[in-house]
Order: sequence, then structure tokens, then C-alpha cells
Amino acid sequence: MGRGRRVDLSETVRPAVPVEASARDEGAAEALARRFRGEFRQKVDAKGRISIPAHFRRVLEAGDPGWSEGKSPEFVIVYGDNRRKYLECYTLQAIGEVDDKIAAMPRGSMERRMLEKLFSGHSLQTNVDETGRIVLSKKLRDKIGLADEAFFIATGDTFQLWKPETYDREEQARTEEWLGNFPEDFDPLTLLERSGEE
Amino acid sequence: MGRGRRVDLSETVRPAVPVEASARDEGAAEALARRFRGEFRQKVDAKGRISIPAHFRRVLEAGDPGWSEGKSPEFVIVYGDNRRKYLECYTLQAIGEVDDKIAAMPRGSMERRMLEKLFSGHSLQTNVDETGRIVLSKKLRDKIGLADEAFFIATGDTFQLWKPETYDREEQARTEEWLGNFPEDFDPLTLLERSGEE
DNA sequence: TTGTTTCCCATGAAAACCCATGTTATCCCC
DNA sequence: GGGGATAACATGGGTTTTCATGGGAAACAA
Repeated sequence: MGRGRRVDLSETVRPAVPVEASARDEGAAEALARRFRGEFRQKVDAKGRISIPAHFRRVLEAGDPGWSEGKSPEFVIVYGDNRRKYLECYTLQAIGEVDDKIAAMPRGSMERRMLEKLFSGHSLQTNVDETGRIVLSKKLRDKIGLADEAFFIATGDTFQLWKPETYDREEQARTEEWLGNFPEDFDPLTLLERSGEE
Repeated sequence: MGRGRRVDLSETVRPAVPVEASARDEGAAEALARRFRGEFRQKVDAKGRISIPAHFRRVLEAGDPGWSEGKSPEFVIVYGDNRRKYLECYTLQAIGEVDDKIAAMPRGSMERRMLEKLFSGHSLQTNVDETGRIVLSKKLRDKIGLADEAFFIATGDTFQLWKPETYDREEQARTEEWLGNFPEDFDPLTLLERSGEE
């Protein structure tokens, strides 16, 4: 059953991430974790259990300061307001950064209140189980219409969980439409360059 | 079995990349090994294993901050949307630069979303194994139609992996068509000059 | 009870690991 | 400056783990 063994969190990128000193003995910078990558489609069984793609588990483990070999990592699911049709999953570290930023906002401001509600209220902390799965309550499953399959997609330092059909309809469609504006051999990298200029 | 057949018929023996682990002094080597060069054709076995050309491995190693003698370098494969018919491979360093640029774009903008999807969603981090090979899942092989042989071509700080036939058809053709716009004795270097101007 | 939620065990398939071999490039020495 | 010795490679094959997924008993909650 799924059990991770690659451990190190080294910053491939992002210099300023506060990495736990313990896990970071210099040379051991095995750049595996930190970023989620890829998309996956997993089964959802009758009990609401879903396997977290092994690679995502590695990242969750690396992003949980309290994790150690053999234990199952904790992480946070933000489900947001009732219009949102997917779940967004954060490593403890990532959500910590968000929390900090919110905490830095002016107390009592509308923005802060909203963000607090979204990220604190409409979220839950949970953990991957021994077999590498999570269990989504019926409530959450219903919220995003999850039935027998789930779609995972990495988005940088978080990953999202969708009902496949919803994703295809909402996101994929939008993507392709957008891509359609560009020539067949368009290289998206050009967008990167542009952003540098301004 | 033979070493990979060099595909390019350019210069005769080109002083075979002088990167020798032993005789390498850090700084210089890094600069040397930084760029991928050349084209190669390798076998793909029944398990989907492919030997990474030795020279490319040197570059991957140099581009992995956590790599050290004896270990196998990590790197990232970006496979892109479903129109793309090749895989693009980045050193950790190179992909890190991309990630940073994306992270610098305005959160929530369509462009950023798209790039995130492309570079996070449609990519995967993996590593060269002890014997210098990578394993491509059936899914990925199918995506680009890979069968029994693969074609590698360097593209600066990344390299691409194609099904040989596809490459010949799509890319080669396009290149030649493009070159056709110029006189027979056209010297591509002139393009360099021009780009400096604007 | 009746429908969950939790924990433990089970299994086929895919992925990672280890060992082996015939070549080719590089080194070293006479 | 050859030629054999040696290390580096590309490629095959078999074995061991890891993974995704399913099922049932035990523990709850209402």
C-alpha cells in the first residue's frame, strides 16, 4: 500500500520558503517534492474513498512539517463557497503561507473577513490514510457532484479535485477555446516572455 | 549493444563532450554542460524504457541542484495539451525559472491559469534511473505515438522527444519550408543580428 | 436498528530495482 | 603511435515493490 519514502523538500524554486531545518540537511536536496505535477483520474468507491495519486502524496508529505516516514500526511481541503465546483488541496505549508498573508491584512476589513471565511471557515484539515486514500464525506462529494470517478489536476503548489465531467465542461472547454485563438504551432512560452516586460 | 546511433551527420567526431566527472571542476563544468546539443535516436523497449543520451544526462545532472555524483538526476517532462505531439524535457533549474515567471503573473488571469495548467497540470517530474534510462508510461507513449524508437533533439535549455516519423513529417517539413523563404546561401546568423535591433 | 465511518486484509497490474551482455570510446604503456 | 586494457553506454530480462482499488468486520451516530 502506498507509503512514501522519498522525503526531502528542497526548493527547486521559490527561495523564500521556510523549510524546516531538520528535514533540510544540505546536500540531501533531493528535489522531488514541493510542486504538484500532472493530472490523474481515480475511482471513488461506495464509501467515498479516493486514492491520492502517489506523487501527490509525496508532496503532501514534504509539505507537512510534522510528517515522518511511516505516518500519513495531513493537509487542508478548501471547498469554498457554494458556487465553487471543485476542491482545492493545500499542503500544510502552503496553507500556512496563505494564513499568514491574511493575518497581515487590516483587522476588520471586509476583504480580510471574506478571506477568513473562505480559507478558515470553508475548509477542513484531514489526512491521507494508511492505504494512500482520503475519505470525502457525502456532503463534500455532493457539493461537487462527485460520483464514481474523480479528476485530480496539479496547479502549482496546490491541486484541485473535480468531478471529471464538470472539469471537461467548465475548464477544458475554456482552455481549448482560448487556445483556439492562437495559431496551430503557437508556443505558450511566448506568454512568459511578455509578462516579463511590463 | 551499440551505443546509441548518432543521428546527425554533422562534423565527424566532434571532441565528444568533454564532461568527465573526475576531471571536472564545478564552475566550469556547469557552464559547459548547461545546454543540450545534438540529435539522437534511441530504442524504446517493451516496458517503455528509453536511454537518455549520455550527453543529455550530463546536462540534466548539472541542472538538478540536489544531484551529486552517483545519484540519478531529476527532471521534468512537459507533455502539454492534446495537440502537442512531442514531450519537452526541462532540467529542474529550467522549469524552476518557468515556474517563477508564472508565479509572478497576476493571480487569476487567464494567461496565468493557462500556463499553470500547461506547466503544472500537463507535466510530470521524474528521474533518470541507474542505467541512464527513463520509463515513459503507456499513456505518454501513446500520446505522442511512440513505438519502438524515439527521437531526441536538443533545443537550447530543454530537449524534445518525438516519434521519429512525426518529427520528420511535422518539424522537418516546417523547418525546410521556412528556410525556403530565404536564398540558397542564406546565413542564419544574420537573424541574430536583427533580433538585437528591436 | 439502519446507514455510515474506520480499520484491516487482499490482489492484479504497473512501476521501480537489480543484474547481465555485447559495444564503443578512452586511457595508458611499451 | 598502435594495440590492448578499461571504463562508459545502450539495451535486455527477471524480480520485487508500490499502487490503486475492492470487501468485510468493528465501531459509531441518530
